[in-house]
Amino acid sequence: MEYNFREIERKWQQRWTAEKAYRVKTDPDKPKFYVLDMFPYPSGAGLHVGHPLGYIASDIYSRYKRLKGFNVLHPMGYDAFGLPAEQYAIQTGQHPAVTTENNIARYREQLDKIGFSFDWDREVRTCDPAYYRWTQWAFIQMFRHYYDNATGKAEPIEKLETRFAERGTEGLDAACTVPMDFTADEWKAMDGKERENVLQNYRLAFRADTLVNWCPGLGTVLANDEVKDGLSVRGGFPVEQKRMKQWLLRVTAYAQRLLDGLDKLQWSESLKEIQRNWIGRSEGAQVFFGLKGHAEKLEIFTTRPDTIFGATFMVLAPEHELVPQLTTPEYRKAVEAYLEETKKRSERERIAETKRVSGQFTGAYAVNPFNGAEIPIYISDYVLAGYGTGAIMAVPAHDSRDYAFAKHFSLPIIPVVEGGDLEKESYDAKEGKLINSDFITGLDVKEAIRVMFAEVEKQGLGKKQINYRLRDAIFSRQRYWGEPFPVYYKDDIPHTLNEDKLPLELPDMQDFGPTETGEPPLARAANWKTQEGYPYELSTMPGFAGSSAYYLRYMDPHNDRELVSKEANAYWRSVDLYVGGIEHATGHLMYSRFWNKFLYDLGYVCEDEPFKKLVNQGMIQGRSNFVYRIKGTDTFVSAGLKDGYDTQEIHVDVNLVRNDVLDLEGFRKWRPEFAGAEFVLEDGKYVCGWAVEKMSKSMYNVVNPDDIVENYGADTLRMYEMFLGPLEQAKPWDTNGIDGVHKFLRKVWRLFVDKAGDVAVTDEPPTERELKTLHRTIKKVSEDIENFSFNTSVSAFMICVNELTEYGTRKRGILEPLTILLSPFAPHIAEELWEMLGHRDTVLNAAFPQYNPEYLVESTVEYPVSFNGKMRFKIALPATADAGAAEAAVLADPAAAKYLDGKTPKKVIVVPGKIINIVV
RNA sequence: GCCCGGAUGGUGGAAUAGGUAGACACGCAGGACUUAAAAUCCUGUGGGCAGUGAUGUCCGUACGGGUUCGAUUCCCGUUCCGGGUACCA
Repeated sequence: MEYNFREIERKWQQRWTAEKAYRVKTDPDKPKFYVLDMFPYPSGAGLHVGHPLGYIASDIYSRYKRLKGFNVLHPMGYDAFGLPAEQYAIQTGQHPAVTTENNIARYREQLDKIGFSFDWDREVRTCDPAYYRWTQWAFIQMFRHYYDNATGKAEPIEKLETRFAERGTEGLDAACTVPMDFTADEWKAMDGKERENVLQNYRLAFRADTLVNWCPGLGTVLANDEVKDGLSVRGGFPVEQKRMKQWLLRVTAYAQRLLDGLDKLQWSESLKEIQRNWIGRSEGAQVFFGLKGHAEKLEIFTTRPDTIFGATFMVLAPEHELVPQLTTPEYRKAVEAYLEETKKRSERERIAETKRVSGQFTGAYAVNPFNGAEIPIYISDYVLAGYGTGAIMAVPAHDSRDYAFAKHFSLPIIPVVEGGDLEKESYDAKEGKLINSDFITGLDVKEAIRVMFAEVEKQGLGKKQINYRLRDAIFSRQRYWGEPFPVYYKDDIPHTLNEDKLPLELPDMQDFGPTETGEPPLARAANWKTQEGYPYELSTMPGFAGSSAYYLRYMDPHNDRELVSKEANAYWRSVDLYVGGIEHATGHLMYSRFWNKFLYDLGYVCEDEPFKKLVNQGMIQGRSNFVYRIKGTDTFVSAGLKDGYDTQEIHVDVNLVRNDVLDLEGFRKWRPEFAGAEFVLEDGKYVCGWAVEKMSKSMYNVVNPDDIVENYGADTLRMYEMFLGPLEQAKPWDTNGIDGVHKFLRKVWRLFVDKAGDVAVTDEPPTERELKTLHRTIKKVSEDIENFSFNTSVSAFMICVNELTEYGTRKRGILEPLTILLSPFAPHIAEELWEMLGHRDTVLNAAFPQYNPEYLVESTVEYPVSFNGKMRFKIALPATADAGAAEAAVLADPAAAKYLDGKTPKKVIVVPGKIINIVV
């Protein structure tokens, strides 16, 4: 009986499905553990071998935790709404509902072959009305709440209305779009529309007329994380800044909490750093500068108030509201020309030309509040309207951008901090002593900053202020394939639907493409209005809406009264382990945390952070293969000989190549143009060249997991993906070497089955040597799983099986625990072997074996080395031995005694289980 | 530009509270079995030099320094590679 992985895997997959072996229920008697994968976007291309990497790792961990006695929630679903699904649908001319359904079916088929322990009864799909009613519900809650900085949480909007009626905005500290100031009487005098406009300024889901990322290629606006280098992340279309009225989520209200929360999370430092940078907290001072000949003041933001004596000019963003007012008649023409020029430059050009210095003097002067100096006011597009106040004091001596500007316009450069060489460049470092700075001269920079913060407030020139780079999330998309907003308009005032009207279902439209007028596709939907005839919102929600709370829905997926019941949420709480790609750092992982914190404020969830521990699996890159055609011929030359010819490098399908050796017949059949190919071989083989590239169809380097499963089995695929290297590291997929893992599983099989094909397990008691091998493996494997070091645990298995094979071990006492140990990695073969051992229950019901430290004792001193009066011994110690016990063991060891030669050691340095230094 | 990682045989990678560098696997070479091939198994495999040989010896963890009895590991500097971010004041 050979290791027939096809039959074994089919058998157990069917049995797990039939028995619903991985179904999980809340169980107060067991500790819970929630393991989550980032659910996939069901694209048309299907899964390649890179996709399951994280799923395999989380599946191993889930199975391990189950064996350790935890009640493990390990669900899976589909992120099925959004741009890529819609783009794919438009390209193929099919309805997105149809393509999505097909793609999901294909994904499911592929996933099932790999033997995951998902509880499929909990599957969610973001495009399912029963699911997205809770996305709409959350939106309504955000619409009905505002963020009160005084209480530090979201509060009902009614509370704000009551406050306005009683006191107006007096004493209000709430997150808002623009600061407002009105009295109770003024509020009472407002009509419904005016009041709503005020409330929109505070609601957590709100409409605003702001600069947005408009992508003409996709016909929609995009959030900041969906744009990179001026291009859309999806599709790579140019994106421009445009003023439009859009729905937004007031994510910035939570900026500080999103930042603080990171400290509690077990995420990689690099991921936390990305989020910290994205939030971009900067502590500085708001300072008002006087304006020569004007009553108004000019408000600026600076993180370096200590350098205020070195400010030699001011710069305003071209869009700054004071520009028209400040510009003097003689400069009006030049200023208008500059404004015209900057308007024409696209966002992309502006980014590409960041080194180019441009700007225009306005003719106006500001007055430095500390020394009365009159300094010229410029406009320039290196100052952004959207950050701080859109105006800066320029200190060319200590800011590189100001420096470049000053050099270009020959403006004075006054050093106020010692250090650096101002002939060459500015001195930006926050260290050194202040000079030329009146009362702060001689202070250290850090001290000077502190003094100036205090001084600015004392003199009433401004106050300390914290700015964030984080922007509110643009939440509407002018597309079809997304959640409809539960919003209708009455006299142009937005109203949310009553919760009992949810879900508001997406109308089934055959013509779902972009409209010619630029309106969203829903504009074409018949009867897209309430029963009373009020029109619904035409935009739909963005891709991240559906993925922001899916982890909560898995806790209680069939509840039609709540997103998640209090009981289910109190039991499962939050995700203990989240595995997924780092590309979601500034998107999904930010929005989910925001969404969760909001629901936490409202008391719907009991944890304020959704994902306790997060592991980023590295991307699997493609490994392409090449053949070398001699130019102008049909002859292909092997890689080792190609230097002797003038050749052309051609990508060849990696599935025609094994261990870099080309399947010649397969190649001839691959494409008609190669049917007559001739080959120049080396050592009778055609060796291909290779390179690491992105995995893509055009490089012919896509490896489909189905093919691997077909040829080697799911267990081999699972173990090989883990063996490939550290989980978090990016690495190329390389099928070379998969034989080694497959060979390992066959060796495991042969421990149970003899040459004649019979199960040959004995009940003989194991020897000490066999037990040592087993317990060492148990220790190594369990520690490695806890540390996510799956590649080294696979190695540990290989060493173990090599040793057992050498001993000829077929003993139940060894093989039984080994089977359990192996089951998280290779569950199918483990189940089969478990059954062979005579167990009728599944290996799942077993307990993970514990190692016994007694069997980890090494037998003798391995080697003594003597130098300079010190000796080193590797000695035999239980892993649990403390320093005292280890020292005693050394002194008692006859070999050590021999080398000590009767002398008393001065000092014994002991590392239990490891190395001992003896200083004689 | 700034921030964060990383660099170990022909290849993927082990080993870092400093202590036998190269586990495990691939590949390669040789051998066994076989009419043959595949599969399987065994042996060898960082490099140089010396030796018939067991073996000995020197050099080796990107490069240059430093600390230490001892450095892949710690410190300083340099080069290259990967990722994030970018007129954010």
